[in-house]
Amino acid sequence: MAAITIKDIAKMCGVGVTTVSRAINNHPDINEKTKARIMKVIKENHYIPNNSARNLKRSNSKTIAVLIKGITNPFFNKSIKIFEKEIKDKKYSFILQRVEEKQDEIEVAIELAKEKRLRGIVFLGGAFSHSKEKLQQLTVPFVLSTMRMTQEFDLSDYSSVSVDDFRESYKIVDYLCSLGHEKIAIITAPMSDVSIGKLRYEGYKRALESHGLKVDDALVRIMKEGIESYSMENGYLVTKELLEFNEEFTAIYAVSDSMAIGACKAIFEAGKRIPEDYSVAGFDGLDISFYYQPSITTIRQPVEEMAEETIKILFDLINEKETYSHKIFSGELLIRDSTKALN
Amino acid sequence: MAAITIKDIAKMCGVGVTTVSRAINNHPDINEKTKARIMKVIKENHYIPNNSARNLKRSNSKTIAVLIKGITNPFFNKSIKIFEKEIKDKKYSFILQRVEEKQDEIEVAIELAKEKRLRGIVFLGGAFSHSKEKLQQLTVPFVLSTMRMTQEFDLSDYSSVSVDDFRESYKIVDYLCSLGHEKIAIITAPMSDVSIGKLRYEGYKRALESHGLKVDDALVRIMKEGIESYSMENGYLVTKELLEFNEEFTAIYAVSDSMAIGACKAIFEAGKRIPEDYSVAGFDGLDISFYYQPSITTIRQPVEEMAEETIKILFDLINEKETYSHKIFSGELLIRDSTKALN
DNA sequence: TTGTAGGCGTTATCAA
DNA sequence: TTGATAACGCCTACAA
Repeated sequence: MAAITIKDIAKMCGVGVTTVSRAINNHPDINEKTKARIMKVIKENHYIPNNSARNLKRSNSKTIAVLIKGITNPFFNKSIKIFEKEIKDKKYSFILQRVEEKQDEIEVAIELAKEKRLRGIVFLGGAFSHSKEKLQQLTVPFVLSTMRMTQEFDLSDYSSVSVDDFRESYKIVDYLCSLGHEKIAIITAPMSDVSIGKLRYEGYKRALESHGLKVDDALVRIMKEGIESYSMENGYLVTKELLEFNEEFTAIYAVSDSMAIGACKAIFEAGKRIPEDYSVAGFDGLDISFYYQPSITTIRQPVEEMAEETIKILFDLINEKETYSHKIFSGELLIRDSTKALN
Repeated sequence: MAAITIKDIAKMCGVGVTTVSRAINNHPDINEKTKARIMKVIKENHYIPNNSARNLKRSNSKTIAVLIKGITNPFFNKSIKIFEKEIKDKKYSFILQRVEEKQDEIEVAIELAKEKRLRGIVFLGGAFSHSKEKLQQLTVPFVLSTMRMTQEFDLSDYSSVSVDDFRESYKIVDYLCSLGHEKIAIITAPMSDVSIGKLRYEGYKRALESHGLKVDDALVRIMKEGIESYSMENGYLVTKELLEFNEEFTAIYAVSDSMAIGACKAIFEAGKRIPEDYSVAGFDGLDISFYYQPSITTIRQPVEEMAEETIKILFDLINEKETYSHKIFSGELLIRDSTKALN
């Protein structure tokens, strides 16, 4: 196909490549007429500049990448839209880069930063247990959105926007307790999970304790490996098992809305009602938690505000107004139809 | 930061750049020992090759891109996973590229093909009304997944994998009719939509006609602009309006499962029951249509098989075993709890 | 098995 | 306002 290059265009127009380059990139020092002529030829010949060459040469690029682990997670949908809007508003361009489950997001980030000459990075999702050393390789400003690093990192090592998963989890379990529930099952992440799964579980534990209740190991259910984590299917299978074991409980708390919905399905299939027989609570505040029947009691994370704040912090970093910043948002307990007081 | 380059590594190792390049790219003609030594230095210095430079120089790359319009559409989730798996199995690398709503996917494809030296492209989602001329610019093999081109294109111009939206839509509406429903509302795309929205509407029309029923314009509801198309929210708002208008109907068919769920919510909020008061049917076969209460009667598109076939065709194209190919899959009518016979 | 040198397509520098 | 020309970082003939 012999792709057409800037040289070809220059030749066709009888000008130098520099002039063509100027036309393409809206440089000031160029005669409007020659520019128009060049643009016309470019259009006619469907010339498209080669991005690799551009990135190679360019030092600055005004682009920001959002790295996202688990792109199919509906929780990220709204965030993505806001990131895009906010970044475009600032006249930067926006790249959405998927990170595979097993991939190391920092490595991907470093590589992409080089390739695309990034100005900033947002990390969305993922566990984020990395070596300090590797993190130092990443010389581009970045913000963790809806998560934080593990303990070993100093707060001054990074920036983040998140909710306090421990506290919010405590909040909703506390609410269940206040309804009179004493046997509250939980569907949570494996104990090896050091991030949100662990924090939400700790919140559950503490809430029970503060109501003088003991954690019953038989009611602590771990999501299945090999099945998408935090998914409806996972919640469904775990709850089904729980019901089959005939453990006694009156409420079930799933650490994600998706799992809560799976739990509901399992309960319905067992011929039981919600909330009459079992109360069900979730976490996240997905749209579907409202549309589901019954609507699901949950903790809503203020995704929109969080996404906006993420970008705000990122640009403060870029413009060197700050060196790091951590913002913690409050979740909102949405009391809906899937929970009721124990009579 | 003065990023480290292949030359630096070469110097540090006391070898030429060629040797380093060979080490990186697993070339055969290199002494194992020197290779090990080089790799060690690379590790220690955290050297990462610059992708832009690589892409610029390379002519072949063994990478395939999946372009997706509406990345937040849950319908695509499974397809993406399968694309990734199949492509990796063939030792190609996989790029997922989001296309913005207003962007022209062909243009994005052409540009990306240049930048990344793509071997093949999959288009997922989007409307696909383009000029022939532009399409010819795209010299890389491509397949449309879950959609087809508009009439003006010859079948020999492209390849595709899809269901027959008209026929499947007919199937489910025919089923509703066979249950005795005569007043069946539909929530569909604006008539300006020339792709699946139109086809599914045509199927609805034909099914009614074949049962001797007339299309009642008052029951043909168009999804709202400005709100995400085919979404739960859209189905919810449209149905709410429909109910407020007090139009008489006994069943409602939404051309996507998400809209069907929104419709259910509106019906429940109006204090009505499903399927006793209204039957509800969807389209797509999303997971949530199973988990919803009641489970939603729908047409399941065989996403997995379709995704596999997409890749199969794409590789046949790449290996020049074919010049074009169109595969049409049959949908499956899933009869569930959201529909019942009219007594 | 290794190294030298040229070129991929673009942008930036500098002189005209 | 323009145009040669030198990078950008890498790969690959070709030569050694």
